[in-house]
Amino acid sequence: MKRADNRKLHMVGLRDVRDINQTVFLHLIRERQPISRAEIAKATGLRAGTVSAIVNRLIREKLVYEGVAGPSSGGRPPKYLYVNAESAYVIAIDIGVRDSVYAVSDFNGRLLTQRAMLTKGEPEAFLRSLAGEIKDLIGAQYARTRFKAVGVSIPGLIDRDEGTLVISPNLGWKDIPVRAILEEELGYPVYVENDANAAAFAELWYGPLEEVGVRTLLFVLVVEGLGTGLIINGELHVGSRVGLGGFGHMSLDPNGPLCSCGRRGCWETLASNRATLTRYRAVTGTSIGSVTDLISLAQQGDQAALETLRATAAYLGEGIANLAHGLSPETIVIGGEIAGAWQIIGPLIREKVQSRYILPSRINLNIRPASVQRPSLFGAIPIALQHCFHPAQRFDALKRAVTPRIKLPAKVAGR
Amino acid sequence: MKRADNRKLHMVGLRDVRDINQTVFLHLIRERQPISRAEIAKATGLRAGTVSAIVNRLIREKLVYEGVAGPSSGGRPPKYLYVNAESAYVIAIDIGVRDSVYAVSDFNGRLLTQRAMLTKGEPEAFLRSLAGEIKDLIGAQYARTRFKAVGVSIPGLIDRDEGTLVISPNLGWKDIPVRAILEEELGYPVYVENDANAAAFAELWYGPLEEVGVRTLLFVLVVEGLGTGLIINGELHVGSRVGLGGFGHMSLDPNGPLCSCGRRGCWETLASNRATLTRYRAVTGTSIGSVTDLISLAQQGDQAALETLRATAAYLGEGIANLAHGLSPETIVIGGEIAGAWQIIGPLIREKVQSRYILPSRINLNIRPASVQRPSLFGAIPIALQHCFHPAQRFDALKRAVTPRIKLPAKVAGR
DNA sequence: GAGCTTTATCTGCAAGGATGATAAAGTTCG
DNA sequence: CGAACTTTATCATCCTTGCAGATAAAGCTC
Repeated sequence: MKRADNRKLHMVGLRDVRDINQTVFLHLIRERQPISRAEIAKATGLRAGTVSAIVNRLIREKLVYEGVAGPSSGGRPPKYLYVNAESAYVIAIDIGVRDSVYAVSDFNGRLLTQRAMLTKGEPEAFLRSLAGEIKDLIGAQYARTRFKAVGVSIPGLIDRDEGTLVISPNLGWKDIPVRAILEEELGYPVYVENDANAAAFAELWYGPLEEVGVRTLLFVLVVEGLGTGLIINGELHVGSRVGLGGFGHMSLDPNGPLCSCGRRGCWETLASNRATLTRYRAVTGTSIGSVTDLISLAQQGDQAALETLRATAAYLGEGIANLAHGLSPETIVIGGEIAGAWQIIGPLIREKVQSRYILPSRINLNIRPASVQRPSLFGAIPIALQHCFHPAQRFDALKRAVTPRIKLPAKVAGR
Repeated sequence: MKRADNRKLHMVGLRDVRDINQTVFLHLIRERQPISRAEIAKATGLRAGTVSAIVNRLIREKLVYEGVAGPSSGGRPPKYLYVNAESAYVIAIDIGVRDSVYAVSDFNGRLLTQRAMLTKGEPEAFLRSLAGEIKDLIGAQYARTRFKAVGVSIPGLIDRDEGTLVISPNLGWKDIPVRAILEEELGYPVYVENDANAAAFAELWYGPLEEVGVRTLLFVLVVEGLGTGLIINGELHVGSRVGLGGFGHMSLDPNGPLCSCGRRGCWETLASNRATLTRYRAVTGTSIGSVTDLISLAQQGDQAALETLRATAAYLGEGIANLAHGLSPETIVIGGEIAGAWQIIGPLIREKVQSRYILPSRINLNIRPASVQRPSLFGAIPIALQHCFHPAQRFDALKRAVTPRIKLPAKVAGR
């Protein structure tokens, strides 16, 4: 059925050149605004005339506007360019096990409004009430605003093409047509993504400037469960259409605790918030509400709390060591409440990873806590925004077209 | 030091359009030769005139030639096009722990000559004697041939930029400037790659035609050690410059056997050929030379051998289950001698993976043995050939240029 | 204020693919 | 046999892209 002959190849044309360069410009301007045409020319290597042409096209399309003139550096002063933040707005939704957050972001990816509500009730009813709140917010504050898209991040297995949540053990949801529901309610295109993936995306867009060149990043999101998001070559790794569960169910110990997936010793059963709190309760006999509370206790000198966090850090380190060696990312980011205890867990995680690495000296692995407070929410913004730009998809088409294939001769020469 | 301002952006121009389309054509012709201009037009969606222009350019550059006219399908008969196999030759070298193989391949990626020699002696001396044999072969059979590149696949950690083998525990080599040595001896550009990565590449290029659309593939190479190669989006995942060790040192059991890396229960200590043979010896008290021999024994009804293979299959399945869930590749390929026992190990591996997967029904995961006998050798061919085509690199440049970045506001709104 | 630098624009050019007409070489069928 | 139709490949023309070099605008320096 999947015949080679039926595959449509996507070729490249002048329009692609224009679109790609235009998008590069847009991102460049957004990244370094304010910026002058001359600076763009220097950064891109394009001729000044070409730069003007492209910039003026962007201005004509109202994606960019010309601000005041900047200070002269010994010659004609530059005219500063800015991304027109009002040219596109998106809605970001982060559905968590306890609470869900929705937010409005402008074209610059900046959060304008952010509100939370408890996650409760039947999935569909909850989503509709969430949409209702969003519609209220829009009516009250953004009546004249045109939204381009909605980005949703959810803990669980996502069918990206359909925009449905296939299953989420932690939410207790199954087969929820998230996109269908929200598109019906809101009337904007909805893009659904796994929370850890969104979080990884957030680091890519909002992460520290020193990491501008980073192309490969692993995000470890520690919440009720434990998820991982993987950025490879500056792109979210999504694997096959359905199925990217992340490394939460990587088994680290065949004799470990039983996991909801039926196996033993999954990473999630050892290092998630639930595992951490359970472990604390097992040791002390007292229940505690959240990992944030546990961190407070540890910082106040509670030895049991401290040891519990240290144990979690060790398990995190174990799993990260496996992945660090296997994927060799440039950066590993840990997010979730536990990242608030970085002074405690950071060194332990690093130590674990270093002890496993064969060549710690030559490998430049950066391990750090997340740079935003709720990465899965911040990630939902680029999830929505990226769909305002087509070229990413076009790149994919190009790459697909170039994968070669060699027919093997009937007999293979033995050795 | 890594300032954003210093990053040179790579823009797109007319030349890129031409190069990319030309390369797409070349691959298309190679994949489906013989093919007519009209068929190319249908496959690409380009106009007949455009197709002619590009094809004639390729013919002028001697990369393609026009063969005899094909059979008419009711009108003017097509002129068949073929890739000029003689337009480029490459040398492939696969350095193994026991033996090493070198081969000559034409531009179609077809093996023309293949020879083996034992891997022994000091690394540098061995590489020079290997180069000497290759030079002899060239002198005898390919005196008039122009080679474009040399691809080398080695088990171990590679510094791709330098072309050096950083370390190979299994070979017992360390800090060997493979590229420098071979380029000095042979005079052609040398590209060095990890053996499992090369093997993954081999599946991408030589794999079954049904998998033409496959973009994500995991190769598990079981030799003395155990390595993994990962293809993501049709591209080899190489991670940071130095460091991709693969998942061989993923720990599956904190109480497992001690590994050379200092940890316990690494996948390699459980499922590699060495582990398998050690396990057989531990059970039976008798030593055996190779896994191939072990498979023969099992097929002859030796219960101990059969059980040994089954145990290895279970461990392979364990590791693969971890990775399948975390990376969600479309295809997982297992290579090495043990793949010869696919009837025995295949079902067991599948079972292990299925039992771990939360949703086996909806996930379309293809697990199969390697489609070539020595995948690391076959992989060395595309390693060399791919450098004859620039666009892959250019795509990378494009993507890098488009990665956006948002400056965070000073204060992040709490929730 | 002359000369220089920096910034932005303008005008013509080369090269890519798109388009539609045309030629070439068969098949089909009355 | 030959007119009509198909399939395949080419040609001349057009639009768009980025490129190049000249030119204009606006400030600094001495």
